[in-house]
Amino acid sequence: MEGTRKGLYVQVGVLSRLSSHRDSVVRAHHIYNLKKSRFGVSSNIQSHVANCSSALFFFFFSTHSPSLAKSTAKTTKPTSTKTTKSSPTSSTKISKASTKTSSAKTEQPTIDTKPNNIMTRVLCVAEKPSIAKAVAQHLSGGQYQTANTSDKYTKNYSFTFNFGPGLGDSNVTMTAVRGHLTTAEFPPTYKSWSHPPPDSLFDAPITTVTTPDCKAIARNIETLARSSSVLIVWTDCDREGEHIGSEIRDAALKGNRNIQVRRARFSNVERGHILSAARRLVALDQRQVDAVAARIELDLRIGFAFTRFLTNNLRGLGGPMGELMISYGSCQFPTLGFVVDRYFRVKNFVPEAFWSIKLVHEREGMKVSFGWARNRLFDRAAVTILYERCLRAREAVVKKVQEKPTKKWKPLPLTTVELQKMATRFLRMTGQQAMTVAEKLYNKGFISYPRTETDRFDKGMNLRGLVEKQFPDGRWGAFARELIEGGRFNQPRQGKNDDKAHPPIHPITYAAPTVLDEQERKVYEFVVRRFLACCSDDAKGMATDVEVGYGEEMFAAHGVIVLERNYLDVYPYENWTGTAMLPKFEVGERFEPTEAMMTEGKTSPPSYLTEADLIALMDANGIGTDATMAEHIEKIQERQYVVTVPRGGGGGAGGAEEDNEPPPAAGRGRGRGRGRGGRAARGGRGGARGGGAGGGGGGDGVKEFIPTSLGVALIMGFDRMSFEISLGKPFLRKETELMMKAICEGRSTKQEFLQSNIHQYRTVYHQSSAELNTLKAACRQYVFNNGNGQ
DNA sequence: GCAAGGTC
Repeated sequence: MEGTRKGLYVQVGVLSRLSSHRDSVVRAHHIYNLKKSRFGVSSNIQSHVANCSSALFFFFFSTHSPSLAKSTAKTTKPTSTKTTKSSPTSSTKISKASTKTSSAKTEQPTIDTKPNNIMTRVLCVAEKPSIAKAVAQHLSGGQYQTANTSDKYTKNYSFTFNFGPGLGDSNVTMTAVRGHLTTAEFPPTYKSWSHPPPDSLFDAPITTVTTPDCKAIARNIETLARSSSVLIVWTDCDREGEHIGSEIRDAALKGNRNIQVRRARFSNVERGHILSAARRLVALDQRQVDAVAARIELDLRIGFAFTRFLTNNLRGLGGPMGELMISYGSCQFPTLGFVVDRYFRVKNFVPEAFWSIKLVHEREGMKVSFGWARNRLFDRAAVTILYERCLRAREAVVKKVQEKPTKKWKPLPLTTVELQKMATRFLRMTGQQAMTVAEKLYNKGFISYPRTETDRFDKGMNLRGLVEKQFPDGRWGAFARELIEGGRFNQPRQGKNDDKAHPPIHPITYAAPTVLDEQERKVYEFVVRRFLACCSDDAKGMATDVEVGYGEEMFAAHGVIVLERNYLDVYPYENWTGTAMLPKFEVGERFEPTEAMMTEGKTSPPSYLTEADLIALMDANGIGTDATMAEHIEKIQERQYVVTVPRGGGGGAGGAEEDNEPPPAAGRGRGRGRGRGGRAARGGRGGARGGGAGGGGGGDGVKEFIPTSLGVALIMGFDRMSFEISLGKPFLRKETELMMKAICEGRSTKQEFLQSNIHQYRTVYHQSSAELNTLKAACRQYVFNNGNGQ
């Protein structure tokens, strides 16, 4: 019963792709059958977003005079006696900057002793140095001072800025972290992999410590906080950003436990947007912080517990498994599960013969192919009878001729997932590489933030301005100009997704090809072309449908003439195929077909997953984030759970019973490397595909994923256990995701989340221990190629 | 030695 796996998951594009596959027929459909979350699946995530009442805004600083008076001595004394705590050790960098820029009104470190100081001292912290710099640039109008910190990537920018009512004129220091500041870990007493036993990690204490690499950054924030009365968090507006904000807050509170904490909400670093974010501060959203904290804790516990469990127990089997690290991760396993699932669907595919009738008629020098309305039947005798009836009729009759306008829709605005998929298809890059390059382009200011789920542009965005920036280009400049000056600009389509944090990926400024390396050029070109395509118009054409009756059977021909290519002119990644003109036919006319034949075919198996398929599956099932999906894919290769092979060149991977070639052993040669060694070892065996595809192609540079014998053993081992939820299935992670949303929306709490999830995984752990033999048997069967593993 | 999530 291999390949008949518990449960179903969201299959992306599989059905449509299979059914459109040359000669394939899908008999057993896997369909969306996601277990219902106890929290429901409401997608309304807006509610929390605006939960920071702006009314709150005035209160915090009401003790400060909102008065601007830089020079008026008569202002309220900064009642933030809070700041008076600040020690005289405050950074000299700050005082240097502030004395310079504020008419010596606020000499450091005398802020606490000079009642007349009316300049609020504000500490701003961004999620990354590039944002700190960009924001500092905008807020200061370019008038800022730069100071190095002991972290080589991070700088402190000092300037003055008027935050408007509330904060007013302020001395600002802007700095950054580099992502998360802290990491969760177990106490040293849990260091051993054997005792206390791994399941103790489900309730072991967890400590949050500053990541060693980030110590200098944390100290910088702590020090700056001492001399600041207000902290403004400038992290990305997504869940993780909110949590990073809380880490920044905690670091700042260490330096100054009375510092007031505010948050700026911004989704791009365009000047006007930043300025308005600075004047509309909100509070940190503790719910989002909690949701992420819950996720961090759960992933740590189950990742460590199951990794130790698997490694401890399976290494004992010796041989190729003797020294492996067999990790479990809440994203790794479902990702592996997708690869294994598809592998078995290919392997277990049984081709079926089918028959069909085809009609061809030549007219006006054109050969028109008519397809059978019944498409094909799996009964040869029946088709033979129908075919003979057709022939007896001799003449076909035109029943219907219809001409109607049709169009091919322009693409949706670009998301991260789509960028990765397109890059693996058209740019000869892995998703990981595409992201690295996109990140570089982003840091250089050429494109917007590349990690976004949003596929709709904000109504207020000045898209025309962005199109205009592309005028200078020799390749698409004329197209861009035509959009604006030729009046052919069209508002992009509105997708259904909005992460409320970042806009779709789009070009920010023009980058001449000479300033980019080859990889950057490819990605930048794609981003620009996609953007221009979005701002263009759908391609338009005229479709002709001709239906004819032949005997008692109906046949149809379809033709399209492209009238306006529009976006296709700038977007070579798509084409409008099937572009063919049909000769004239008139309703009622009769003709004797040039050819009428009965054809025979065989259904063919689906293909193995490409990286684009895998990313799409992960996306649809909530496995990983747009930023990490490519990493999980790398990780399961590094762990030797899967390998990639050139498309069409793949063969069976992890052993099937009848597979008498030794499987590409996990750990053979113990290579930790990147796990790709397996590829070279693979011949082009067709597994159960009955030959055919083996060996041949792979010329298009697209890779396919197949599991190793170890990968198959792990997934099958868990699948064969008696309990309902398999670790290799995406349900658990999907549920985690939904429960995080529930926390964000106030429908659940961190405590509830942890209680229920930890209980669930602990149960799975104990059941897995009880049925360890099932898992071992699967390893013997697949990895050691030892019969049925008994 | 182990996760996933940020970012460099």
